[in-house]
Amino acid sequence: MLTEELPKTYDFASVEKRWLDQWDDSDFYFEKDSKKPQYVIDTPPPYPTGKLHIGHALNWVYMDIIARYKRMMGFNVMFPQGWDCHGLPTEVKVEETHHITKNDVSREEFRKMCRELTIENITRMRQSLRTMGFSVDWSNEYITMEPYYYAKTQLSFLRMLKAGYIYQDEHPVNFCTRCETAIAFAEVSYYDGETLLNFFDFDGIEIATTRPELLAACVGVAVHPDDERYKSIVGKTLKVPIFGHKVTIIADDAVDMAFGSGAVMICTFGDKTDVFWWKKHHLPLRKALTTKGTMTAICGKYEGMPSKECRAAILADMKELGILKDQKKIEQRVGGCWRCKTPIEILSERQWFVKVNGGEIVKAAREIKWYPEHMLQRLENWAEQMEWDWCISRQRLFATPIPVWFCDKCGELILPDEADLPIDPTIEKPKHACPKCGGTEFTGEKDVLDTWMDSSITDLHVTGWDGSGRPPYFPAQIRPQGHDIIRTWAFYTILRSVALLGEKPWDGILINGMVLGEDGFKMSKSRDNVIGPEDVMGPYGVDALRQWAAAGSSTGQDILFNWNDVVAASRFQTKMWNIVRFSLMQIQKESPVPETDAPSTLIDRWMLANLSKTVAEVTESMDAYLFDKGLKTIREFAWNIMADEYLEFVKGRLYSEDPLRAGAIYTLKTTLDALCKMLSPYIPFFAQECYHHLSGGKRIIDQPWTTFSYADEDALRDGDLVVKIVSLLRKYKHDSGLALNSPLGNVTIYTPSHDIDDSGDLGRTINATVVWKAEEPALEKTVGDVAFNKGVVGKTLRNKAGAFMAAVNALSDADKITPPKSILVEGEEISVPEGAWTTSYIYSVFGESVDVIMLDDVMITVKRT
RNA sequence: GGAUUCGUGGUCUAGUGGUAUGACGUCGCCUUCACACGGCGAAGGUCAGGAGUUCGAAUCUCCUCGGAUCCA
Repeated sequence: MLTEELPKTYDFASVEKRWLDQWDDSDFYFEKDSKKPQYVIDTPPPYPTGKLHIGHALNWVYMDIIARYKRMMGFNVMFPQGWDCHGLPTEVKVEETHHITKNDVSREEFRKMCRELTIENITRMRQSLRTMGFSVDWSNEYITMEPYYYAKTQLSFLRMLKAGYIYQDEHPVNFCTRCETAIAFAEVSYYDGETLLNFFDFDGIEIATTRPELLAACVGVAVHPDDERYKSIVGKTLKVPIFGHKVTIIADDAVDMAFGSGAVMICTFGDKTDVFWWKKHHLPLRKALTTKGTMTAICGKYEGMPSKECRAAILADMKELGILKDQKKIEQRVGGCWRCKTPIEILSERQWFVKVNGGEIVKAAREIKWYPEHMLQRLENWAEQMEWDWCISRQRLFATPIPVWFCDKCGELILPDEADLPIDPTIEKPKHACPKCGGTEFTGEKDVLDTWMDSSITDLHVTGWDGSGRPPYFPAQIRPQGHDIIRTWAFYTILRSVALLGEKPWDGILINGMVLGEDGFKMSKSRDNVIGPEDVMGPYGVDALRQWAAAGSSTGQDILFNWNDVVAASRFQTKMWNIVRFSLMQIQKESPVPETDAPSTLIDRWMLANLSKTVAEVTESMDAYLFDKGLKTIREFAWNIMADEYLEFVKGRLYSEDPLRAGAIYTLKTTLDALCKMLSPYIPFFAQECYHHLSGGKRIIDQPWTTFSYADEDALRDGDLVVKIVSLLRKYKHDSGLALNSPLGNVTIYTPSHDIDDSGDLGRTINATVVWKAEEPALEKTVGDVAFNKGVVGKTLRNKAGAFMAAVNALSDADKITPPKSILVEGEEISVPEGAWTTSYIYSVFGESVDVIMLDDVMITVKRT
């Protein structure tokens, strides 16, 4: 115990800074050869944008609460920090800041620029995580763009390739024919344009199209199944004008009957819908465009023409044939290359795929414990409706290279030795000649891997996977993540863990909700509803932000950002601070602090029994990751039970020289000790500050979780009664226009069922002379209402419950007081279940000038002076 | 269009079969002795709407309406 008095107000800024400086990274290291049980967290590696948003804060608060709690519970905790580096936004940012396009510099140069930007961003975000005091294990930090990590990505690729999980195939991609590169959806920018909708005769059916140049690529005609105009011809074959190949009419309810003629031609590929129909109806592939945007050989006489020229030529030919019926100007949104505005084409290109075996993934997912449970359903639904495999190749630069070559002579796929990883096949060459044809010239794969290929092995990385069998710490204990990426990150991680190790990746998965703005919508710049962690931490501190995250909503629910909750959190800290301050002042007067574990006064016993219940409930909540429930239980206990009730009860004793003062001191000290420990995972700075003063300078992070346990049913029951009586007397004073602390005169409390001794606490609290009498008051007593215990009555009597209750109400007063063994209900003799009802009494007073307050069978009389 | 989820006093929120939780706000009273970022008291909800199951539904089932998120 430190003897200086606590400052009057809690200054979060100085406290948070002080303890941050005194915690060392090594305090949170995972111990490699520890005998403690392990608790490994498969942390989400954020994308290094340079800035932490409030969703990160929520996610990390959950993890930090778990990490701190598990350490106190004696686990060897690994709370690593990863960074998921590869991705398009970094490439775009580099192009912007250096005023280049990625083709202006060499592949190596460009990758280097991306690395540099990423390192800068990581440095900034790392600092934010440190400021927020997360107990991250920095000795287990990982960065996916570093060779030690992406070597593992490449190794996992090779292993899955060899195991038959990975294959190459053609697949439609967005393509810029000017830049001659595939681009991602994120790289497509949309703008409004105007184009001609051409109506022409397609073997007797009128078709409207904006892309007549793709006629050679036509693979079908689609109509709506409910369209009366076409119902009869679904399934028939049509001959494509000019080109002459045959296509089938299919029905699909995605067709817009009101657009054009209601019949649409499907080409490979005019737009995204074409790709959708092509896949859904298993249509053939006809490529009409080359990667340079000119027509292919299937276009016959149009071969070699740029598409624009071809469009004009085909329209002219249609006119000549007399099949072009009409042309209408329409507005459309055109997708273009974000860089050069060239309209994007959808081309089918060779891609790499991972086979998706939904059943295998669902089986593993079901062996994982999901918090909350219903989130498993999202993964199940996704896996079951999975129609195609996972495309893992990207035509970009800043990503993990696909580690293969092709033999120039025979086309054989050449793999590197695992020992040589990581490699960049565009720079390095195979060590051996082609095993098939002996060729010595090779071309490296230019495609790189989808970033999910990096991040779907975070679990393998942190558990120590290096390809040589089962990793030492596998499986991890928990995967914390948002529900928005169940279909990606969780799904892919399970897929990869099953493919590479044949087992589930983690024991449990904890899903957090999305943070929404105060208006209930997802935070976005355009809605102007964005709140950053720093906006909260500045005025209210880290601990208040943490309380908001922990208690803003129940685990897994989306959480609205809400200033009210932050303010409430901050007020709780103020209240808690004053509780500690007051208690310490009292404890300091008592020297030495009594060493007893047998409190004697009723209210002390009541307090400790409540503390014991609180500890049990909070521990249970922590184990089930119900952070909101745990924190609310603590707050409720500290504010209501401890401050409003217990402290008010013992103030009188504390200010006196009463020898029973020692019991209150012991109770206060015990309670504060447990409260600090329970609060420390939630608000570590605040808890540390309090514990520092309480313990004489110890660190809360070195303490085990509280195991305080004290059962005392009698004290709980009688203490609750005393609390209720105080409440009634306060109301009585209020209703009588008396101040709360004004003297009340003589109060007599009749408790017929048993004797209560409150050691004078009640009298001191309400400023009255209190006499307890374990007897019936000498007043007239009549039977009042019957209160049924519906849980008992309903369960036992089922559909006779209603009639039973009516029969009981009709009983004589004597029977209501002492229930008979059985009663007659609708002509049937029914035995009365134990505890079916309780009877209340009405007392009437004659002659005496006292006020009477009733509480069940307890009567309080007040004789004012 | 599909999937998931939610709809609880003015606002936000807990509650998954037994008389509706808490916070903020509102109204009234109360300041020597931890805290006015406080205490005490009060008002305010037919738990979106409808139907069903049940002795009993905010809670389970179905439908309708509305919002959100993810996917197409």
